[in-house]
Amino acid sequence: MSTSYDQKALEKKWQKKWQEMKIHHFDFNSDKKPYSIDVPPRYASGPLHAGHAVHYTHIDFAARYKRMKGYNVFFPLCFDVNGIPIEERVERQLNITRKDIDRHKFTKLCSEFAEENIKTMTEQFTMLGESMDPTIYYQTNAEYYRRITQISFIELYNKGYIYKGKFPVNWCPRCMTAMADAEVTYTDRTTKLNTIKFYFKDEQPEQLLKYHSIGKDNKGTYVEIATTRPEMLPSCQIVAVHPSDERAPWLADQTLIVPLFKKEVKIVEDDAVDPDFGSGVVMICTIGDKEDLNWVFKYKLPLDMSIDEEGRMTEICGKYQGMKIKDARSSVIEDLQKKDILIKQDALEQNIGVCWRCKTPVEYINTEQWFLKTIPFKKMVQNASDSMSWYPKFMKIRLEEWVNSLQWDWVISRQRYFATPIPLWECEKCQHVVLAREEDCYVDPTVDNPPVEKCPKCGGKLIGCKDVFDTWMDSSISPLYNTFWHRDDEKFKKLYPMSLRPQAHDIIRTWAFYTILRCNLLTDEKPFENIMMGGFILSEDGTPMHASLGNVIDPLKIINEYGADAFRCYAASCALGVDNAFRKKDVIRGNRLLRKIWNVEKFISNIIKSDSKPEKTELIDIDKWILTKYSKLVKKCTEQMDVFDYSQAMKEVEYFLWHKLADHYIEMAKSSIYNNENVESINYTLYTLGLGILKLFAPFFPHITEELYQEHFKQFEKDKSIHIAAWPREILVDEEAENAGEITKNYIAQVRSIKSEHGMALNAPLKSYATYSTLDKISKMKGSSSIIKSTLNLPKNHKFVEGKPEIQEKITGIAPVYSKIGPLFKNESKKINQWIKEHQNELIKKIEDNGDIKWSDISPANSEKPEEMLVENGFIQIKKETKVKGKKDRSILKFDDFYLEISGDVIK
RNA sequence: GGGCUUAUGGUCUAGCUGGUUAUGACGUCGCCUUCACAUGGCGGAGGUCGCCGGUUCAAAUCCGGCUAAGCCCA
Repeated sequence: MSTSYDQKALEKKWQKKWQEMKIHHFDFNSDKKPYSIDVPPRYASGPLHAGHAVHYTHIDFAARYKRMKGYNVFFPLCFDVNGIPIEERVERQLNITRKDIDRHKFTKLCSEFAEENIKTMTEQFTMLGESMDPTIYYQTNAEYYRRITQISFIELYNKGYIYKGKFPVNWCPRCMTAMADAEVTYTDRTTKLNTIKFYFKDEQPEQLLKYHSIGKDNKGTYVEIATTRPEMLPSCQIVAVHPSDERAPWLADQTLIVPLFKKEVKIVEDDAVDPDFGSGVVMICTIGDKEDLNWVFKYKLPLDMSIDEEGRMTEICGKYQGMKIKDARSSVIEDLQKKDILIKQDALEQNIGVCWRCKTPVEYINTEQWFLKTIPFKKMVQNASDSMSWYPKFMKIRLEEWVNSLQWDWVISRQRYFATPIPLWECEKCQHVVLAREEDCYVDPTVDNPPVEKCPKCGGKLIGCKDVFDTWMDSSISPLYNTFWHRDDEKFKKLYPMSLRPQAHDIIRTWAFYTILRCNLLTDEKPFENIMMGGFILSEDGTPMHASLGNVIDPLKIINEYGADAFRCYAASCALGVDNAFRKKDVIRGNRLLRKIWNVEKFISNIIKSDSKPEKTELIDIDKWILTKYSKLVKKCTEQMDVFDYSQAMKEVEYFLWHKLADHYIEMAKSSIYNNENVESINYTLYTLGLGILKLFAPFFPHITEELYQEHFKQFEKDKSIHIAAWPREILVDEEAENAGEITKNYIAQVRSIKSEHGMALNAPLKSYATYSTLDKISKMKGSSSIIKSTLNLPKNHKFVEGKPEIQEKITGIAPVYSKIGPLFKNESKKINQWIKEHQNELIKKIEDNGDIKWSDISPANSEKPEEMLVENGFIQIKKETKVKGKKDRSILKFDDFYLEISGDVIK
């Protein structure tokens, strides 16, 4: 082994070797218990950023840990390749729209674009040391995957859960296409805010006129309403006013007449109204903007549309029917003016949604869409979610809130190209639906023939469905695809439900919800047992990473500078479920930790100069101590790994390695070894700890742990890789030895820091004579006395004496112990504590005279409390000051309960 | 507007089934080349635990309200 730690070279080496060794492959023939991970298929629209890298690294921790726990881990490499973002990237890259070229040419371009990204990301996963299994690879746009999407749709259709209905969507009247929210961009423009008169249907009392924006003319009493879209008057459905508005009690439930169209609309009270906008009274139309869509859901308004697909006024618009939006608006305004209904026009700055391509303002129009029933299955989803374990727990509430607030079934169709085709044909004449046969899937109805030639109902021509699925239709069956649903019943039985769904919390309402919904509908069972929610990774200043902000962190840059294992240290430091800013210093911390691991392991292997595996033997006290500490570490770390608490688990191991093993145990052990004492016990202990620590670190730092394992331990161990070696177990819990070791460790640490304070090396000789302490401490240290002497380089004849040296001790103060006195005296405690403080001197004297005090010495506590020794039983704490009555040329140092007698010229 | 989360020294973080002296790391300051590691060791300074109120003998911890930030939704 090279003595220096060449991180880059060894990471590359092991990434290559692991692929050859195939240690990450799922074994279909194994009888080990499977642990299956429903990996989020990475979306193929671009390379990984640091946030993705952290998420997948977390999942890799779980996979590697479970492998070491003896599971047959199912951890597929997979990518999500359908949908709008990829279409958009391609359109922007080539500066075309998908309608400019042939549909199938376009999807081919999308595929090619995605394949490039998949190549890059696969490379990135490897460089991060992720142990995904390429033998169970999938991507969601492949025919083998889309086939399962289509079959699942057909089954849902046959169960009666699919129907066709109307739904308003973003629409560009110029491009004549539906648009995803992501395709809508926003722009500022100046428009006119028109204030117009809405007359009351019923006669109104005169008092009403005292309020603002309410008037009366020869046609009656009216309310002023401001709108930027007067052409939408025909689809006005309600009028709203804020409940705290002084006019609200008068206006609520009144009926108004929509000007020009004579339509009657009710006035409602609603908090969402901005009382300062316009006249404080607003009209709600179907559908002017996204805000109106909320009103539609809330008040279940009819979806009467005043604008059609071409941006022309519809049949409900009377004489304006057929006009373009702009013309209709000026025409309506003109008519309003003529009839003296328009009061004023004000300029208004507004921010409107426009088509990203042609900048035409986006409209909402009604479209025919396919729906999957979701509202009837709320309870089913809740029950399934209740039966799963959520990490962190509170994330479940988010799903519950979402499910409870659902008002609408799921719109599963999209007017898009690059996605799974909806496998059905419709009769031109009677709209009868002909589904694809399951055995024919995958099908593309835009090119493939239907299973029957003509409509079986009326003999009409069958037209292939041009719509495709929402991409969540693909990704929400990942547990079904992974477990071979409808591909291999035996495997399905073995693997379903999956063990773990890892994902980010922003897609609870989509990926998690749709998966639970759909898998339950198809299998009557939950899709996974556990669900783990990663947090968000923010850029270093705490803002979210966005390409547009230019603050995206490239994980490869970090890896090139510090190495993958160091990056993984940062990943491990991110707590589950909460947002974490990227912290370079945690990468640097990782770098230092790795070097420490390297040095410790190298040192251990140098000490154990043995040709055979050190066997268990009679153990000395400090070995029992460190092995007990280690066993407790294993227990705690295992518990934390089991609940995916990686940041804590790594911290525990790190602390043990650095501040127990390296700082204390090794310091003790090496002096003993140099003196050729206790060699067998220490060798065994060092071997056990060296290997154990490597294993505990292995899920986090796969490369360095593998290298060190191969170099130092492989020759004595049977496993060909540390990553398939068994996770460590507790080996020894000896509370007494632990306690004794702790005393020894603290004693050494204290003397060591005294040496350091006086500029002495730890192993510099100290001219000392004896250590004094209580019987308890001295007896516990005796077993380690030779270790202590060799570690601190004390003279051979240094004594450990029970008792005190010749010194004077003076009690300088006493203090009540609140946690003891509080529960005993409750309300009285304050008085007692106060009294004790005020009568310190008196009490100190009593303690000095009698050795202790009793409750009867404390006058407010005169009650019937049992007579007990207060100092001895911990009710009172005493502070002492030591005055050294030194022997000639000797001084006494005091720390904790120890007195160290040393030569006077050692420390001045 | 709703739901969830978070708020602890300059920065990050532990503690949060209540116990009075709040953990660790980074940074900072001082000391030490010490034979695995100066990418190390020892020590110091630095916090009224977001704000207000309540429960309690006792609150970083429990309860209520507020403020700010993040995510999701409307």
